[in-house]
Amino acid sequence: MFQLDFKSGAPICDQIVNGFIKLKALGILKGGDQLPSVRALASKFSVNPNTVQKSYAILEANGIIYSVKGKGSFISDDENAASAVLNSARQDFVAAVRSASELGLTADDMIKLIKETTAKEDNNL
Amino acid sequence: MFQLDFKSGAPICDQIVNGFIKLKALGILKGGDQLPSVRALASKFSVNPNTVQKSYAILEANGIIYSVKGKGSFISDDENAASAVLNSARQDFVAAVRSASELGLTADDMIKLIKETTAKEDNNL
DNA sequence: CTAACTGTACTAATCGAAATAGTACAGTTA
DNA sequence: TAACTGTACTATTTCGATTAGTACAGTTAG
Repeated sequence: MFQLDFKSGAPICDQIVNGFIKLKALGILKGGDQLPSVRALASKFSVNPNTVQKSYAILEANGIIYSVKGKGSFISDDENAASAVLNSARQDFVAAVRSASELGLTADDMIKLIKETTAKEDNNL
Repeated sequence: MFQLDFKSGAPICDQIVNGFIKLKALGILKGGDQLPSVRALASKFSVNPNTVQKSYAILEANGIIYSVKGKGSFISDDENAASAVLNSARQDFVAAVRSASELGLTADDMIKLIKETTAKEDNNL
C-alpha cells in the first residue's frame, strides 16, 4: 500500500487517487481486486471518510474502479481505463517538457536525465 | 511581457516569478535590464502590489534579480543564478520522469514525446 | 529642501479550496 | 436484525494566497 505525504501540499484526495492508479499500473492490483472500504482506509490513514470517498468517486469517474452499494469498491478490468491513465500521464509529461524547455533545458538534456533516472529506478526494484 | 492565467489555480506570485525566469532564459531580458516597479507591474496586471513584491523577493533570493531601494529592480548578470534555475528545472523534470515512469511510461515513450514536443515548439518560434 | 518616484515591512481582512465533522439514507450479507 | 458496504448532504474548520492599507527608507529631479 502507498503512503500519504501530509507535508507535500498535494491534496490528500489526489494522493489517494494516484496511489491506486500506480498500484494498478504496476500490476499489484488487478481487475476484480477489492479496495479497502471508505471507512477502513480513512481510519488507516487517519483521514476523514469524506476525503476517501471523494477519491473513490474520482477513480470511478475515470473508470479505474467500480463501486457497488453495500458490497464495496473493486479494481476495474477495463482496458480503456488503463489507456486513459496513460494519456493523462502523457499530458502531464508533455507539460513538464514544455516547462523545462522554456527554462532552458534542451531535448538532449532531458533525454540524458531520463536515462539516468530510469536506470536508478530499475536498481531499486 | 508574459501573461497571467487567473484560472489556472497556480499562485500569481509563482507565475510572475516564472515569467521573469523564462524571459531571462530566452535572452529577452539581459543582465542590467530594469524591471517594472512593484507598483507599476501590480497596476498593469491588476494585482496587489504585495503580490508583486513577494515575487520580486523570491527572484532576488534566487539571484535572478537584484533590487536597490529608491532605484528599482534589475536583472542580475550572475551566471550562478542561471545555473540555479537550470538545476531547479532539472529537479522538476526528474520528478516528472519518475511520476510518468510510475504510471507506466517507458523511457522510449518519454524520449519520443520530447522529440515531438520540442519539434513543435521550434516551429512556433 | 521638496515632491515624486523607487523598494521594503508590517498587520488585518478577505477569499477559496481542501479537509473535517456529523448525520442520514440505501443496498448487501451473515 | 445487526453489521457491514457505498452515497449524499450541510456546516464548520483550516490554511495558504491574495488583498487592503499604512508606514518607513533610499534616490532623483526640480
